[in-house]
Amino acid sequence: MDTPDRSKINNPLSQFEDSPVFNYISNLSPIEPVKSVHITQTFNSLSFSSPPSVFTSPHVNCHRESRFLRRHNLLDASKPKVSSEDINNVYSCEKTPADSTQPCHESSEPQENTNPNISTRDASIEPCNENLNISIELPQGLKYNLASPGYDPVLSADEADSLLELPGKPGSDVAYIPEGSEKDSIEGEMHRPGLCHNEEKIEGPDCGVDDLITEASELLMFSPPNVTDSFKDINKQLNPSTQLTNYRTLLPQSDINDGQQMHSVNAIASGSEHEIENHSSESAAATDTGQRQDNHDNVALVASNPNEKMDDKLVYVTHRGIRRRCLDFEMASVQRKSIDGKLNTNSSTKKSDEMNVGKGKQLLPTKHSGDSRKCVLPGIGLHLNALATLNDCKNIKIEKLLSGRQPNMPSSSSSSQLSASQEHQLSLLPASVEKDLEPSENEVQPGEDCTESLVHMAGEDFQQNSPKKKRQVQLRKLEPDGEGESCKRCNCKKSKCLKLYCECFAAGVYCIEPCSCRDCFNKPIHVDTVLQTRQQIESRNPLAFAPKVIRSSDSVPEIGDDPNKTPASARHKRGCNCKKSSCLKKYCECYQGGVGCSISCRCEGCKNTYGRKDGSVPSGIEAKPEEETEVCEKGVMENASQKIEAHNTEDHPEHALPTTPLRISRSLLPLPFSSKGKPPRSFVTTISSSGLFVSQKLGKSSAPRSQPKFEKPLQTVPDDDSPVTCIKTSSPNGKRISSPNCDVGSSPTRRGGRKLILQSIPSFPSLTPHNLRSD
DNA sequence: GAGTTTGAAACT
DNA sequence: CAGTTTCAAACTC
Repeated sequence: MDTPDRSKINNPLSQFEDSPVFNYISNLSPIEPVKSVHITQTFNSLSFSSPPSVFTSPHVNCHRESRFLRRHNLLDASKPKVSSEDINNVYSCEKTPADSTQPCHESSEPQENTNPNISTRDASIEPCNENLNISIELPQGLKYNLASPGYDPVLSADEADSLLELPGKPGSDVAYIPEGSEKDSIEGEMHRPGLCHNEEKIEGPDCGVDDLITEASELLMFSPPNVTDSFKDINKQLNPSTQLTNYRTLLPQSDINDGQQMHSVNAIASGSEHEIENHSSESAAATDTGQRQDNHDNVALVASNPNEKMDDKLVYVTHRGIRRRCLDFEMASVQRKSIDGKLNTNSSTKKSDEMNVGKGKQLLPTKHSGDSRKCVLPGIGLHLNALATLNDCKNIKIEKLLSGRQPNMPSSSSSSQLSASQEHQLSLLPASVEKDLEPSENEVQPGEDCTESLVHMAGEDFQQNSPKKKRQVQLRKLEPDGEGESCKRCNCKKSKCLKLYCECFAAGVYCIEPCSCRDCFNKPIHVDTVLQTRQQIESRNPLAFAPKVIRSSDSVPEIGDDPNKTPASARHKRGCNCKKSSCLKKYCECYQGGVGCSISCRCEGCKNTYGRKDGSVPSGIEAKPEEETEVCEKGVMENASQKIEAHNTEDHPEHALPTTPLRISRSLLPLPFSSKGKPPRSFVTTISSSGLFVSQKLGKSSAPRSQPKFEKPLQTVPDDDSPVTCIKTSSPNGKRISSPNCDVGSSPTRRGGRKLILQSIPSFPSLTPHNLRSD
């Protein structure tokens, strides 16, 4: 699909070299040397951190952390080994290798330049939030350029433009960015980790810019056809040092197209966990070659769909965790499934989904985004429940996995020895391992779920090796909320762990040793069976695997809800039906999920301490000054949010799903936001999910107005000001929703705008270089 | 650890 | 949609 583009790209590249851009690069090179050592690191970190943040702007923190983790690992291993020098050697840029960065420029000069320029501009102009916006926009353009074959040339033009503009700016700025981008692209995330940690945390705004840059750099890396060769070499060099060795090694070894390799690398670096998992899962069945092919396919997919790429990145940030979890199940199921109609949602979101799914799966193969998308949709987030809150953890885990599976692996037994299937499991493992290694970061709470789920996914073998099991168990115990569900272990005796009775199955995770189930079929070995069963269940109830509890933040943070707000704002998807427990015991799913009962509940004698069905707030938890807010919530929330939820859950259960990984991924756009800022996150997620699901579920429900509205807004959403929130507003709660998001502050509004932009991404294609050229 | 209670999931 | 059965978690002892 995309291959032709690459060829085109190559030409453009050559042109670029000749073009002013090239000159510009040459100019940059001198600058870099000055900053090279010290600056590069910082910038790199910034750049690295920023890219994710950009997409996830709202989530910035989380994403940053995740990347940070990832990169951090990478840094340790990769950086030292793969120095800029190596890169230079590999790339042997046409121009003087004054700095490592330069080489990169040569390979991907135009792109990088553009990125830096843009990023720098934006960064200088606008703080973090703005950076995010900028980053979003730019990245898209870059992505498109990269992704779309035709675009590349255009990109070059754009780049040239940007370069031209840049010149005016101080070389220092440019130099910074380029370096970071280069390193990102070349060394990949290696450098980021270390640098990012400090800088990211310290400098929020910069991060945004950096993110943009990094993304752009990534794109650039992909795009440059010439680079691929050098890249291969680089990969080889890096392999030893980098944790990504598996993928990288595969890439270099494989004769795959350069462009593809680049993508694969980027994906890896960026944390295309899906790919890994998918590969692992697939690899289990197929040989190494098969894996390679898969990788290629994935890459091809990415390349083919520029939009997707963008989505992917976004998705990565936000959804990584989810994807991974879902990987096994979803991957297979999704691919097999064909829920086209569902995907009608924004192309961007679809793309992202596709990317996630597609990458992971060979099934989807390069073919198209369309298919892959479809595939994605079908899969309902297995771990959605946990995911909503776990997003952060996910990110972290994912990043970790991506960045340093192997590095982390040490704790786990030799991963290299493991079979393909095992490898994919291992991929999962790292996350868990990481936790062990870095408990502080992940923290038991949300992250645990992810890890556990991941562990489950990883499979029995893995768990056995890791001591995590015990830990997981403990963690599960610790986790009171439904979020911990994914981590739970089952004790099924008759259901074979293939029914929702099984917590593991319901959570979308494989049973693991800790489970005391009998005749368990919920294991990697029985993937087919599991997938089929899942499909059946989903066919009956699309929301079956969706999170049961919708967190307030998820559902309707808008109101002013503080993130701290008690669960009252959250609601159970379908509501409970308790009769004897008075909703005061874990028998009650609402109570278990730490949320108050809602209108949708049919419970009797409800005494839910988190919030009663009638809206009254029990003394305990929620009774606070905020209670009013809650009361309001209950009053209003119930009316509005609950209605929304109810609609989502009941009418459009899918909407309720927001947390579901797939959905999220689908909604891609929102994810970024959702990732970190809780309020935005939940909000976003809900929206996105709703939108996504709406498409899925359209057939079923009367499709409440809200849903369609959401979708439309998302898709059509213009841009800046019409933030996602606005979209959401369409929902019954609309006002609140809109206001909160918008109100959230400049950042939120911007975010919303950004989000919208992202969502609107589909339009980006138009933005592609061509447009620029025309200009 | 065994038994009971409970309510969701599954079935009709 | 409602009623019943099945199931496994939550709970109690």
